[in-house]
Formats: sequence, structure tokens, C-alpha cells
Amino acid sequence: MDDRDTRKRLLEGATELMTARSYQAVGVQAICDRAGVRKGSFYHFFSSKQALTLAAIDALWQWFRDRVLEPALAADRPPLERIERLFESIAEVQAARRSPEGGVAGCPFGNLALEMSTQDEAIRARLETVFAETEARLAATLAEARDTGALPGLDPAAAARALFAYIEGAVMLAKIHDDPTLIRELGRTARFALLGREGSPEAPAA
Amino acid sequence: MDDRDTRKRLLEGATELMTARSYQAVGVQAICDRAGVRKGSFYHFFSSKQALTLAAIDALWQWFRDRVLEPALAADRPPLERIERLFESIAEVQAARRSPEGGVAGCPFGNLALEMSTQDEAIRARLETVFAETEARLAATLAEARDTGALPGLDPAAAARALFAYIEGAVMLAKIHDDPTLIRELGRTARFALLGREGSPEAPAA
DNA sequence: CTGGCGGTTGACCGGTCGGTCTACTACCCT
DNA sequence: AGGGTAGTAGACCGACCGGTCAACCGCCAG
Repeated sequence: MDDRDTRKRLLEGATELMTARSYQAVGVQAICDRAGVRKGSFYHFFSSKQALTLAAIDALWQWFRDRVLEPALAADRPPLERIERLFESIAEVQAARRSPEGGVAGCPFGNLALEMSTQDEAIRARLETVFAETEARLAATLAEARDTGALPGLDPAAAARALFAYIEGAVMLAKIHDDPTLIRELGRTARFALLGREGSPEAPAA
Repeated sequence: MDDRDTRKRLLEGATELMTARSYQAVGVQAICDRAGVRKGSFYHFFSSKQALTLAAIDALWQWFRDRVLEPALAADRPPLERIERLFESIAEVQAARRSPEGGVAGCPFGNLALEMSTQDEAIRARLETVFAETEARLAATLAEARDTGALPGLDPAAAARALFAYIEGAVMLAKIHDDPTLIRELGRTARFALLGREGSPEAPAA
């Protein structure tokens, strides 16, 4: 049927399932079914559900970094436009992943973080490093914005943390309102927020 | 032992347990144990775990509105200071609720939203109205800020949505880094973000 | 031809899940 | 005094949970 190796099928299926539902809502059996594999094989490759999850986090982070984060922040435009492009890319991913049942899935890392970080220290710690790396990447772009004069006097690390919080919040709102376009709209508002009054949303004519 | 009525004990215990762990990690049995009650009583008051959860959302929202949101946004200070005070209040609540095992619990509504909104439409819808009411309250304060000249030309609804996303993101970061003080720090950065360059974090002397 | 071994199978484990049911108690209304 | 009813108790349900295990298969190296 599907001749990617079993390990990869397990990893990808688990990622899809957990993103669409949640960690605890997806059983080992369901992951095996999706991969067309018996439970014994699961435990041949992974010592536990937690171990598979840690591996899935690593694989997904690699994908996100290489296929979403880096392309959006690529240096072919001014720094602040790259950040706006990142919101657009995330909105596209969320719109594409949207399923008839369940709607907008949200950020897999954020979902897992809120669900599991008080219950599973290993998962929490892994997600913390993913978040830190993302923040660092954002900080680099913001530093460039400062150095090219777009955001004079900015502390890139503090601003990156704030921007990252804002992005996760935006994806959360998209999930709860089941509307991926919110992310793009909030990206435009961020332009205002980060940049000061430029690009500020106009008050409706009244 | 505890002569508040059973229904209230069930509600409050469930809220505490679910906030500290997660919806799916807390069983009906655990909720009954915490309330010192047998399962039969649980199902006398609530038709299902979902029904109890909906009631708990309502009760918690009422508490949060009356004891955190309204006091923080009370009109005894200029609008923008009230918003900074809101970050501080939330940071305090998170610090107080922090438990040895598990650490910062995060926003109960946000936690539940990310965990359950693709799996339980009734819960999603209830949380959506809570989020909308919170946004509306923020919008009122931001409108006042605009009208008093602190944020001229602002669209309060759009800005409130952005601010709300930012707050939820800040609480998420506090949870994943297990550090409630992050919320206060991000509140100060928000001052910068919302207000333009004023209060902007200084670049470290270099 | 014969081991060894990566990979797979499917039955099986104790425990917990959300939820049901019947019986019983305690109190209020008449 | 009698009857209804709100509340409680506790045994019970089938389904599923994460995880284990012994047996087996086919391939490749010796």
C-alpha cells in the first residue's frame, strides 16, 4: 500500500491525528490503524507513546522551520514585510489543513504545549526548545529591521518573544473561531503594533 | 467535611483539576473523589462530563470577569495603565495557582480551547462567547483610550482582538517556560507594541 | 544450509474510561 | 401518618487505554 517505511508512516500519521484531535484523544491503536500496522510494530520502533511524540515533535519542527519559517523570512524583501509574509504562510497552512470535521487545527506545538506541559516534563522541555529556536529566528529578522532603520532602538530578543506570543495567540483565535483568515488579519494589525502607528487599522468612518 | 452543596463542590473541584492537568486527563471518578462524592451523585447533577464542563466554564468566566477583568480595567486610572494592570493581575493569579507538580497552569479557557475545540462543538461554542465577551470588554477600554487621545485613530475592535491574542500568547509562554513573571514582562512590551515607540524596551547598551 | 536478526503478528494484561442502574435514605408537603 | 422526591450509595457495563509477550517470517551473512 504505502511503502514509506513503517517508522515514518507512524510518525506522520501520529502527527496528523494529534494535530486534528489532541494528544490524549489519539490512542496508540488509532495511530497503528492509520499506519496499517499492528501494535507490536509500534513498540518495535518506539518505546512508548511519549517517545514517538518526542520524535514527531522533532520531525515536525524540522519541516516547519525548513518549509514555512525560513521561506517566509527569506531575505528577498525588507524585514518587516517578511514578518507579514510569515502570518500569511501560517494562515495558508491552517486553511489547507482544515478538515470538514473539526475545522482549524491550530499550531501543533501550541496545542501540545497547553495540553501536556503540566503533565509530561519531557514533552514540555522539547517544546520549550522549539519555541526558543523559533524566537531566535524571529529575533534575527527583527535585529535586521532595527539595523536597517525600520525599528530603531528595538530590543530584538524582547520583541521576538512578544511577536511569538502574538503569533501563537493569533493561531489560537483562528482555531476557536474556526477561521484561518483571522491570522492574516491579525498579521496586518501586528504590522501596526510592531511598527507604531503606520499601517494602523483605520477607525470606521463614523 | 465540606458543606457547600455537592453541585458547587463538583464544579469547583473539576475546574481546579482540569486547569492543573487537562480535560481529558481528568476522569469523572477523579472529580468525584475530589468532591467526596460517589458517581451516582455526579450524574444526578450533570448529565455528562461535557455538561459539567459547560457549567464550569460559565462559573469560571463569571469569576474571572468579576474578580480579575473588571477590577483591573476599573476606571480609577488612565485606560492604558489599566491594561498594564490587567497583565499584572493575570501574572499574580498564575503565580498563586502555581503548583509544585506541574507548574504554571495557564489560561483555563485557552487550555480547554486548544485541547477540545476540534472535538467538542458545544465546548468550542461556549468558549467562543467567553472570548468574544472578553474582547468586547477590552475594546471598551481601548475606545476610551482613543477618545482621551492616548491612541488616536484606533479601531478598538481590531485592536482588542489583537490585544486578546497577545494576552493568550503571553500566558501560553508563561506556561511553557513555567515562569509567571513572563506575563508581566510581556505586558510591558505590549505597552510598547500598542502604544508605538513609547515605553519600548531599550536595546541593551552595546 | 544455517544461523541470527530486523520486523511483524495477534493474543493478552490490568486498569481506567464515561456512563447506567437499582436500591436506599432523608426530608418536605399534604 | 403517608407519599413523593432530591440526593446518595455502590455495584456494574462494554469499550478502550498504554503496554507486553512469545511466536513467527523472510532476508542476508557465514
